[in-house]
Amino acid sequence: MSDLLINRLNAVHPLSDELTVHLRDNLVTRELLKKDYLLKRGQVCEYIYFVERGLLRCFYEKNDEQITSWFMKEEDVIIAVNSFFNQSPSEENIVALEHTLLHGIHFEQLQEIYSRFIEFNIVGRILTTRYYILSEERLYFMRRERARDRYLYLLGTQPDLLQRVPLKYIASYLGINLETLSRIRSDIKNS
Amino acid sequence: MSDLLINRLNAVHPLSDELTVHLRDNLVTRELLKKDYLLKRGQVCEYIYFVERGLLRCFYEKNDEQITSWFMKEEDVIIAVNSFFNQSPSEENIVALEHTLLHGIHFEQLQEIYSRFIEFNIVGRILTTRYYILSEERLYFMRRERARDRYLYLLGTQPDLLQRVPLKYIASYLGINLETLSRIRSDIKNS
DNA sequence: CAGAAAATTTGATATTTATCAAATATTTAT
DNA sequence: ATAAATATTTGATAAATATCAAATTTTCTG
Repeated sequence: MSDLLINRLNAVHPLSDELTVHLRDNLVTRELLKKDYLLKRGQVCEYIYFVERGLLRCFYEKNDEQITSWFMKEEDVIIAVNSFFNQSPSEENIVALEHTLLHGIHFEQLQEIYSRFIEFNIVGRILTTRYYILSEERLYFMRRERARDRYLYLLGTQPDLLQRVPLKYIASYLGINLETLSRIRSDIKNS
Repeated sequence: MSDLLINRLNAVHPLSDELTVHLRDNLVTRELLKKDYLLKRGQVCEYIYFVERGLLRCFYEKNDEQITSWFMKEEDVIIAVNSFFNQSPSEENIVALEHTLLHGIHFEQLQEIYSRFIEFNIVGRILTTRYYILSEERLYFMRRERARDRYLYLLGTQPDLLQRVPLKYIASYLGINLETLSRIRSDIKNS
């Protein structure tokens, strides 16, 4: 059932049989319908999830508007970064944009695994590094590029998102206005 | 000599004596004068450094201008993220803004340490997590806030940088124009 | 210290992007 | 299939920020 996750972890660094069994025993599975919330602002992000299938959106609220900080889809690991690692109330909300299937593990369980199966720290380190690199890369594009180029970058790296996500969320993810994004798109079409 | 670094690592997770000795044996020390380069675009970032004292700037080039991506000072760990982790040519340059003293370890050595001293993966995981959180936090402010608020955030979180770094680098770090930053500062003064 | 270089500020103007308002198109639910 | 809700586009205008030019201040170097 959680084979995909176990496979992916194994590909990072081989897991012992004991650890594999332990993981399976401690995973919880959650299913979300479109518009269901996985996490609401103010709650502590207690679980780290792996997306087996589906798509979620992470967003903050600023005044009245929602600012999308992340999309998470199949094979992504998802957390509200600050809230999970510090076990503090989240500024972020996480909501399903599609019918979604998740496998998760509780923060405390994860800490226990890290101390009981030292080698799992290898996996943790490598996965964290990967997400760190991605975060830096996005930071780079946010700083370096104009709205149009940020859009083109997303189009180049995650074209499927543009099919699956309403433009208003794409716009706030890119840090631009819905109308501006719409104009950028029509500009690109006519060129 | 590298006591500060060893202390800081110990505070993350206690190091065995054997590992401590091994680390000391494999650390290299580098001293940079102001304007000396630690890394130039195209080179592979082969070392991960700890800043014992001093200040460095990490920047990209875009057309003719330099875009500052990061400042690193005392007690920071520094790398060109993508280049180091993937051992690929760097897009980034790293240059000293002040007289700087560094302790570093080679990528291969670090990998060897990770495999020989499994528990060091705990340290690696935790430190990577910390930098990941910081990266996400900066991303959040880059997306969420206007130029003025990004400046105020920096002023709030790293006031010393504003004393130590020329405004043009601060401006490009914040993703705004030097002149605009100057105006923001004078606005703030008169309010 | 003097001159040169670098850093910062200021002004005029252009460009980019946001905001407000509304029309049109698409999707969803009954 | 139809009405309602949601998403997208378009237009007019405003606000934020960038660009170009130059003056002023500060820092560095011989």
